[in-house]
Amino acid sequence: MQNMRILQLHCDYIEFSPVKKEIKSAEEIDPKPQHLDEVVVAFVAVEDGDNSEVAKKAMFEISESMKKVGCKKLLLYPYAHLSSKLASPSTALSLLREMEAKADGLEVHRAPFGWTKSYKVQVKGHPLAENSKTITAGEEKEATSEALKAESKIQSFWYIMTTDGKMHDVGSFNFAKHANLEVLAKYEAAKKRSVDEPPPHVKLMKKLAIADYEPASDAGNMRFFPNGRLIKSLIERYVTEKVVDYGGFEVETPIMYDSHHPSMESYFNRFPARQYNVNSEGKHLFLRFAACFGQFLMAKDFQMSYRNLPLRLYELTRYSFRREQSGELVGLRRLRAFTMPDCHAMCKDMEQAKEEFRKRFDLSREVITGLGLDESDFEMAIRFTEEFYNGNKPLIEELVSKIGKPVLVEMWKERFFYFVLKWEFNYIDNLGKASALSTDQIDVENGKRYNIEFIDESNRPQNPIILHNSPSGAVERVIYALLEKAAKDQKEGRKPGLPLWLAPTQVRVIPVKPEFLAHCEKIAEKLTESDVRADIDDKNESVGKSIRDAETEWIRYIIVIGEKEANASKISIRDRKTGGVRELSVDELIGEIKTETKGKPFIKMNMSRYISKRPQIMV
RNA sequence: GCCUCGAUAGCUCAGCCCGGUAGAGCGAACGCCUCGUAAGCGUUAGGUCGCGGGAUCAAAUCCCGCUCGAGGCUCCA
Repeated sequence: MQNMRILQLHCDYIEFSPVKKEIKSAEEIDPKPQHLDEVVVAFVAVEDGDNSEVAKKAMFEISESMKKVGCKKLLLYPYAHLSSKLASPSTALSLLREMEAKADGLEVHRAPFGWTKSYKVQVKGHPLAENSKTITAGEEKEATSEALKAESKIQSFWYIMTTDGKMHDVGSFNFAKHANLEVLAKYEAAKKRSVDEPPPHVKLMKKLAIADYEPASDAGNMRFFPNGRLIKSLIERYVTEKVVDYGGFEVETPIMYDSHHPSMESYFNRFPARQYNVNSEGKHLFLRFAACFGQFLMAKDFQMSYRNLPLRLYELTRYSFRREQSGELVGLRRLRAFTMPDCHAMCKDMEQAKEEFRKRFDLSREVITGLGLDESDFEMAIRFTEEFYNGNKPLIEELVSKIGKPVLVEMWKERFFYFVLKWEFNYIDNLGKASALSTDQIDVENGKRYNIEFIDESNRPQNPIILHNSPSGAVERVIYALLEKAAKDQKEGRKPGLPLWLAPTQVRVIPVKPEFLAHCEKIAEKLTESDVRADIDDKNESVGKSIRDAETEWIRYIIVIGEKEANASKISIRDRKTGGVRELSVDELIGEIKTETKGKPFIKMNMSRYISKRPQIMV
């Protein structure tokens, strides 16, 4: 293993003067003192075995971090003391010279090699001023560095597209009526992402006994309590029903794959990912981060004609895994194990792909609003290559016009990723963080990579164009968005809540005294028979306390049963939405609930009907 | 990977600066009250103060190391 070591300091100034030659092969220079202001100093130790690849990568990393601190002046300072297994002086000097030559766009200085030098620095006091790097070559990192090099070539141009199809410069666009879009634009284009408090949904997910961290697992692998499991099941079922209505065929594929399978190898070389690795019986397996792998490998083995296309394969992956960096994992926003509905459509040509793309755009909008998020809750971003845009303006303009508000545009000069067009809906949370929910892509590369073939009209084998759509985004992230939305309501003085069809308890029945429990039981049973989730507070606390408990659990309907109700057909129903009490019959209440949850799946209550029987999960 | 913060009862936290008997609220168990739309009352149980070391007569408290967690940065095909 070879590791070039670099200590990088952003300095107000540095002064150094060569004192005497330390080694015979020291550079011949004029040993006069030098002074540089506003400079990044990189102390570099070249280790035995470092090569040009390492030098190139080191220079790339240095210039990336210099961009961040906004400094263009660099001093490369040979500094042996960072390593105990130094390269030979001749190698070290030649690599340093290579680094000097590779520093495009930077003003580079280099302290002389092989001299004892005295120096004086004043280091700046900001968080990114000091930083150390170890640059590693070696096989596994090779792929990463290839991809990184390629990625550094991508040039993005950011615009705002208005509903009339006009492109506006991000910098001069008037965001006055589009505050969230401005947040997204800053987030994406300017990479401004600093906040200083935890997002509010973290407390809510615990308080409502939905989910919590599991310390015994890896970070980002959550436990879901009965309430959370119920909510997830409902969302999963809803999304699946919608995709099946659209024409998707549900399949199931393995969660782990051989990294050395040729298709995987080629994919990883281009798109290095952070994945979990599992070694078993000499096989190097990785856990899937999307359903692509399984579905592509499956489609490859289908015998297909153009008459079978578009072919829509759908899987609800529980789970997909991505080994996100630990610091990035927060609550339900980003996880390492997540549930992802993933629907691919194999299309015979670009015309068919575009037609299909439109359908899925409508499907995604329907799903996301059906889940309880309004179009005002998210902002759309659309990304494409310049070439695709020039050839397909009407399609892009149609999507933007459908969404009815301005959209963030990222345009690439040339295609780097496997797709030519991609859009996503981004939820903007209370701290101004953007997270992608629904997304769709037009993939022009993986059909070939995975040898997926169909026979066209002229009896020739072709690779399909593949669309990658998640109509809702990760299910956990949908819950995150719903909770953040509720937190926002709370912050702005409205009562927070979940959509009625997702509420773990839809109706709570409270007896005034224990002697009315039997009557409560009758009502709860009737509600249950009509597919309404109802439970009974049999704890024999004061009515006030029981109502308070129900309110803090965000239960929409509260029925109090006393003397009056026991002898009448109408019952007192407290509706959390209004805070008022109404007199309704049980049938009328059922009717109201059915109307509000129309078109949504139903699952029976996932806890004991009697709350005295329930373990206390979260206080 | 980097930075910061944290770890005390089932949960949320106080105590730590300035060393000297382990605290509160919520929750739980038990009992009383039998109650009409956001907290009725009482009693009891419950703690290797994350782990290891150091200095001290004495450590939850001071010092060092470690582990785990959280938040942020970076990154996020």
